[in-house]
Amino acid sequence: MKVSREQVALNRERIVETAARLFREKGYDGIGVSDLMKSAGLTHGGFYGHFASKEDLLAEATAFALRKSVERWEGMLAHGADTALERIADSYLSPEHRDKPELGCSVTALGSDIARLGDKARHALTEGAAGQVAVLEQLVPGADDAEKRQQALAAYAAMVGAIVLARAVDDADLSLEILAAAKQAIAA
Amino acid sequence: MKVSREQVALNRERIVETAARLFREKGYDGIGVSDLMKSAGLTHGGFYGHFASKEDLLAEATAFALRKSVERWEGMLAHGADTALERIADSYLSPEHRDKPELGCSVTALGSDIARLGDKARHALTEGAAGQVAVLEQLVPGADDAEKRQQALAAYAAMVGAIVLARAVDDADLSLEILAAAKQAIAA
DNA sequence: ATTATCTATAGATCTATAGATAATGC
DNA sequence: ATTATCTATAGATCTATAGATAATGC
Repeated sequence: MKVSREQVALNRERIVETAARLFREKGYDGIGVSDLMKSAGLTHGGFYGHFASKEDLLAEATAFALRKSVERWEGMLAHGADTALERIADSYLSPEHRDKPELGCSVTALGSDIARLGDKARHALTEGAAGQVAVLEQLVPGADDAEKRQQALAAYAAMVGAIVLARAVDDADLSLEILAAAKQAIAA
Repeated sequence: MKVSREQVALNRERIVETAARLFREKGYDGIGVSDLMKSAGLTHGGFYGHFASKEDLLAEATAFALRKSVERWEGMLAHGADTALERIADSYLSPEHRDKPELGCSVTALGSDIARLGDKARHALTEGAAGQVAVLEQLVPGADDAEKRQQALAAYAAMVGAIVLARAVDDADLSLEILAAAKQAIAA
């Protein structure tokens, strides 16, 4: 059952991508190694040839997912700096993002899980968050760099909190109201 | 081993209070019914005499914890409306709140867990969040009620997101920077 | 007599490991 | 010959239930 080195690399990537999706969707404890490997088209015994532990996979999956999020924001920045803040806020604070955690921001889907878990996952989240904030710093208003930094951090916190809240409340109107209020505060 | 009706009520309360603390500290999946009952000074077999399921206890514990949070904010409001917003933001966005999730806001500790769980816990969170926002509406600036409502929701989202982020990042300086930036944005 | 809590356990998970298998790559 | 993945399983959980026990409250 040995496969080519090329296939090994592809299998590893598929495990990471599958994990990035399933952890965000179901939470770290919501999906087991066995089901995760089945979703990636492999059996669970092979897992430990690729990763030392489930927590190590969480760290890689979080790094992968947040790298993609940062790249998306950088693409939006490159597409036109004058409207980028509004487009970023619009997509982040959309009902689509709220309803698809498996494709969304890892901070909102896994933030409180990762705060309790190992150093590797926390570090991956930190790098990702720093990357998102770096994009926002180039877009928010502010008299100087320090003010832009403060504005960017506050805007990021508001976006993260708005999605966490909009997902958790059971009132559809309130959920939309939260998204709209955060958008108004960031990109009026 | 039967106890008095009074004692039964006290035992139930102690289970709820213990759960409120332990769920916030360790997450819903981070503590089992057995260890939870042991912390409350009882054996795990007795649990199902008090609650139909672990998820039902989460709902009660979340309602309890958020009721206390809302009461604390209402107390701060009663103590003087002119400085209440600053005092609320100060305590919510403090390193103490960040470092003591077991005593802090349930939305930041359990928000993403509860978003994936049953209706009862989501409803308890919704009621609690609505209560917090109702206090903020009386304190934020705004030309009319609609603007105050929007400001209150945005401020609440920023506070929630700031605590989630400040707990998750592994960079102590960045963590403090996030708390300070959110505070600046809400109560400058 | 009733019932709150206890001990004990069923049945279903979970992470991680051991050893077998079979295809790659020297 | 090496090694990536497979099957099988160890050992430790977890939620929930069954039946025993012993103190309350009619």
